[in-house]
Amino acid sequence: MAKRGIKDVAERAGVAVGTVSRVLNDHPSVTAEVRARVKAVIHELGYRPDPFARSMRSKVSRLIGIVIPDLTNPFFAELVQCAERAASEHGHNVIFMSSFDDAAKEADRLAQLAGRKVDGIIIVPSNSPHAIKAPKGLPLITVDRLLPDHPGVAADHRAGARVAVEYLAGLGHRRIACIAGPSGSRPAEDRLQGYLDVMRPLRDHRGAKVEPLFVNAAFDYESGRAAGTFLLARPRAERPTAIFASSDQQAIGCLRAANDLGIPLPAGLSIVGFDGIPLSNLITPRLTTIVQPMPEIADAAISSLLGRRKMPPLGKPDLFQCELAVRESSAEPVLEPAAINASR
Amino acid sequence: MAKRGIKDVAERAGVAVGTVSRVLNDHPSVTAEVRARVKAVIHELGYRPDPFARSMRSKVSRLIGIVIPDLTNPFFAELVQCAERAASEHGHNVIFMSSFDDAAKEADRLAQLAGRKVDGIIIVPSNSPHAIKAPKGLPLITVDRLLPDHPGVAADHRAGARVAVEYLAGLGHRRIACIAGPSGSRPAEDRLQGYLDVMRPLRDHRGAKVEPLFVNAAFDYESGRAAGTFLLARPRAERPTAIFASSDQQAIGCLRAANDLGIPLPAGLSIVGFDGIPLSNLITPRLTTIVQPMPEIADAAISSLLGRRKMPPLGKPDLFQCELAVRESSAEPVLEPAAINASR
DNA sequence: TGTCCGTTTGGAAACGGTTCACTACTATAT
DNA sequence: ATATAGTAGTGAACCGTTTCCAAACGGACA
Repeated sequence: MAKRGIKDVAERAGVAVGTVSRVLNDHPSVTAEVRARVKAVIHELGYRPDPFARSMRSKVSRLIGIVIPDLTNPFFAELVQCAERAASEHGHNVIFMSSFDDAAKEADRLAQLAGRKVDGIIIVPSNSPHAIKAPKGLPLITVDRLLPDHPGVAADHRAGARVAVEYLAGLGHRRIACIAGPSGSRPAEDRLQGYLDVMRPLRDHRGAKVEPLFVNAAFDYESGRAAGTFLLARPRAERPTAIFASSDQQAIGCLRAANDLGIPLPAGLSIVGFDGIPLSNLITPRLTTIVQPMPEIADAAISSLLGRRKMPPLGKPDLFQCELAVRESSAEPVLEPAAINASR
Repeated sequence: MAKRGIKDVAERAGVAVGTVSRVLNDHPSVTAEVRARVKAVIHELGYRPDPFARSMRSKVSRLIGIVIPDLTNPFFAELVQCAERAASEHGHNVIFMSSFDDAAKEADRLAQLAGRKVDGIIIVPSNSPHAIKAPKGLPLITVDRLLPDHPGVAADHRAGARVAVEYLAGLGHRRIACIAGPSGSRPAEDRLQGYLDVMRPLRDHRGAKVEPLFVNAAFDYESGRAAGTFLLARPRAERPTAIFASSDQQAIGCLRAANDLGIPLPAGLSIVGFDGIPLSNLITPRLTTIVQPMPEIADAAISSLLGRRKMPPLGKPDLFQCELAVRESSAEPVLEPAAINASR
């Protein structure tokens, strides 16, 4: 039961090592009969090819590198989890690295991955403005935070935002505010555009234009709370009846703000988030949100890297449609436009 | 600028490949002069040794495997992030895998890691009762969820729980309830024991024993909310004035329950959580909690695996002390024991 | 001066696979 | 029947290191 090598298998099966190698790699020119015999021996001996020896010659590592800014962000955590699952399904393993949103660390990680000769790299770029230095010759794909000069895959943030706001408008809301993401962030800008797309043509019950109202805030919980407090701190008649937040964390913070102001949900205020992180379905009230198809996004990224799907061109990233999950944080406004009219 | 190998370096430096290898590995028997010359050439050529060729011969991969049940659990996400940082500081990279809390998947992942010839494995075992099949000869260490027949490193849950409950008792609380973790979970049992350790000798202002009160619940948010609702649904005079939750997620859920019942925090109820996840410091009120020294825990796990720290013996795991972070969710009870007495 | 010993270096084997040029054999076309 | 093409399988070279053994060298000691 010593260490078994390919030549033990070859010997036991009565074939040459080259043949065993071809069986291992599903090379076509092996008789079904021989293939079966070899496989039997492999199984019998519990033989496992040494990945290092294998990679050394073939230049294929079956390793994917993934670099994200911060794993404590639940959205990225979900991404990593999905990517690992997808890679696993394609027979690959994942080397995980965190860049801590620091450009220097990011560059270092990238260099390490290149040195490891991974088959591809998935990266959520750090927020610093610099262009990432991709080791050339190595497939690299950006996810979520798209970069102009690299292929990327992401949710269609703009369309997703439209769905959210259309839903709120369809419910009868007209004073719909938006907690936008940090300016400068591509996903944030896209979501804001989606919001504006819907708001611009919108008319109230008297046919008057409605004013878009948005405030920029970081994607996190606390910023969402602050933004929510700001938006809701106005007389009831002017106060938004619905808020579209650019992230679930913001939405949850905003929800908290509403709570603190004594605004009942969803009667007094509807809130819709974005991302679909697990927590969004655990809080009370359960958050209506736009869920990003993370498994599909991750799978597309992996498939592209492995050449099993065409790599998206530089200008046009691979976009995935989001889905609206209607839950408990949204409802029709208590005072419908008609009612408001009547009460004058 | 073609691919550079060790022999290009050797040639350019006028030495044998073996010598270059020795320089690379800091082998002592190389003259300072030769070493310097070789290093200069290495730098000049931008040479990077191929990790595969290196690993094949030396049997050292500089790779650490980490297997956790579920990355969407923020506690595990933090663990992974810390472990990656620690591994990185030791010149290692991390292969991340998720077991989805499934014993079969877990076994498969472990086998894959063994096949990859990682230098060590960090695992948070799935909750299934089975013993994990560790590839023998491969250093493996369990974290958080300790297993009897494997070395482990974790926070001292019992002592941490004691600190939390002592803190509440010191504040003057006597009706202190506990949301225990799921029975069967080692960390949960330990935390409950810590709670009981403090409660048993506790006496109220009249010198009477106080009754421990606890309810088992899963570690997640929703379970915490349910448990909180249960504990708080009793007449004010009997209602706990403080609750020690076994996880931050439970605590946050419980906080929500208190909110729904109109109990003001921290005036009407003090809540202390456990874990110190990032979210605990973002919510309102900021959660008083027991923070696990995750960086230290992760570093200990990595160091043990790499033999740079003695591996903890099977029976006695490596325990780390937690720290109490006093924040906004806890305060003295409004009616102190003396006051209650006086008002009779 | 010669011997012995320790240190530094050179050269080649080894690691465990993949790949490639080539042979042996079969089936098909001429 | 013979040339031809195609397929299965062989065996050795090769990938880029580490490691081992022996050789070269230099100093200490007799």
